[in-house]
Amino acid sequence: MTSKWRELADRLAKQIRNGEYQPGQPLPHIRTLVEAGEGSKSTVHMAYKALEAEGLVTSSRGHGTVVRHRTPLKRLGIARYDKAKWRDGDEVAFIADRVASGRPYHRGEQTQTVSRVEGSHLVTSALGLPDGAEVYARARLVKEGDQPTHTLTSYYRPEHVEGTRIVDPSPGPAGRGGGFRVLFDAGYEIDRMRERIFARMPTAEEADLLSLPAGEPVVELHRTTCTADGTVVEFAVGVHAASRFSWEYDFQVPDSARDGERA
Amino acid sequence: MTSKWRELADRLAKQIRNGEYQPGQPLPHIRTLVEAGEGSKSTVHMAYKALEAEGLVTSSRGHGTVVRHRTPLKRLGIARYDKAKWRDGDEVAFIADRVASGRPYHRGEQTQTVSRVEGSHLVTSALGLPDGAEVYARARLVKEGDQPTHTLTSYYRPEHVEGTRIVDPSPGPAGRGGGFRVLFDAGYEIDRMRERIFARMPTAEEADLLSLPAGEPVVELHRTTCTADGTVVEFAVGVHAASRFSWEYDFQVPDSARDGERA
DNA sequence: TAGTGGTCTAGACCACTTC
DNA sequence: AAGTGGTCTAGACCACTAA
Repeated sequence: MTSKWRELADRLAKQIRNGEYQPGQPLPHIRTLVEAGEGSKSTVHMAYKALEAEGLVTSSRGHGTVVRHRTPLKRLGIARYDKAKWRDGDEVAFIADRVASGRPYHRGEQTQTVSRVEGSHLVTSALGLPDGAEVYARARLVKEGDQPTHTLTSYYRPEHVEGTRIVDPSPGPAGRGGGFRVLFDAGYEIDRMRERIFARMPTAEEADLLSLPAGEPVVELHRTTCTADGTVVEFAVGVHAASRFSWEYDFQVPDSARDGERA
Repeated sequence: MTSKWRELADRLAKQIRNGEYQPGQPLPHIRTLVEAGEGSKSTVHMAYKALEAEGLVTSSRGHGTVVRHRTPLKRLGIARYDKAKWRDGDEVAFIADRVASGRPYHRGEQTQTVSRVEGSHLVTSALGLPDGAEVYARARLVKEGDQPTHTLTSYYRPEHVEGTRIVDPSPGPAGRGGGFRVLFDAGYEIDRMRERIFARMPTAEEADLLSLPAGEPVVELHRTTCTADGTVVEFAVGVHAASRFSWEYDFQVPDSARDGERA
């Protein structure tokens, strides 16, 4: 026997997926369904909480419960790191990205704070430093319009960035060309990257910071960037609202019998 | 003013993150906290549901509520597709993966059903077929021990696989060497792949099939595989329990000014 | 002010597990 | 049988939004 609220939730979920309730459209009010005999207020409420946790609707006091819009996922490919963008032009990677997707750029869509902190184990080991070493942390909160979409925090070895614009970033987001340009000007041209990604539920703080609706996971991205000689010059951690992004990677099928020991 | 159950949940979450409640250890019983004055049974229950939705604990009737184990994420890199594994040896990709990570392989850890179906738009467009065309679908449910970890469904153009072992798979998972080997033997050597990944909450059916605890997201993987001449020979969709996997990609920073038009 | 969802209570009862 | 979490009710009250 499946519970009363689960049955109601499944029925409504089916109707949402069918298109009987369109995105943006309100679901029946809780009290309406109570009068319709779907159960007590708490029971119907439980069904609505479940739909919220499944990412199908959002409820808000005073308003009601509406079907969530499914914004198309923004595709993130490695082309967003194109050297031509930040080396030859003035663009910052994320702005170039914005331009490419036809969305407007507004000042204030990215906040940034730079600080010198003791690195966590994750950070120091990625940068090849001993535990407890100090690093520079450049933390950004990126928004689209007034909706936050993700955080991105870059960590640098102090000797790589001391005296550069990264440490004292007056003119906007890390200045002309962004962080990779600054490293480039300091003699560190980035050459290879490794991205590691996984998903989880947000902490309560992250849900607050990114104003995530209940039932929205986050994708955590760990990016390690190094120069041609293998020096790691940046390690970055991103926390992305899962409903906004997808990641795309193209690669050759490896063949260790032919490539030798490359993997 | 933050609600009573939220305060309780936050307090418990903090204690879990602190390590005051270790993985596998039980939280206080609901009725205990009721007697301790944390509120009514429903109130405490709400706090526990929240912790469950945040992926921190699992509750079960008859037992109690215990802190979830955080199994280390299995790292999936492109080396798992190494041609040497399936072309020269007898291994199936996922088994080789298992061996590499030191986990035992048992028969029955993968179920498989093959059928000829009308492809969804996603599938047909990936395979370069007209809408509504028929394709072969090879659906696997992969387990580790008795816990399902992910589903993976491969779609093929009928003319590529008709008459091969894929269509009539008697000896285990697609036979010696797996699907790529069968394609190889049929004259289609895979050469390039594109993977696209994103996260979302599972549907109720997926949560059931993968026996996901409440508050566990899934990662959906779309894999397009083609031969050297660009023919798409496989399109696969995977649904992975998010707490079990991470994906890793290495790549060269692109430079359109030097590479010409490659992205 | 009227209407929305959200919180909270007290208590009955159910489903499941362990002993 | 005893103890666990889960469901459900009826109703009071709160927080927020809109007209």
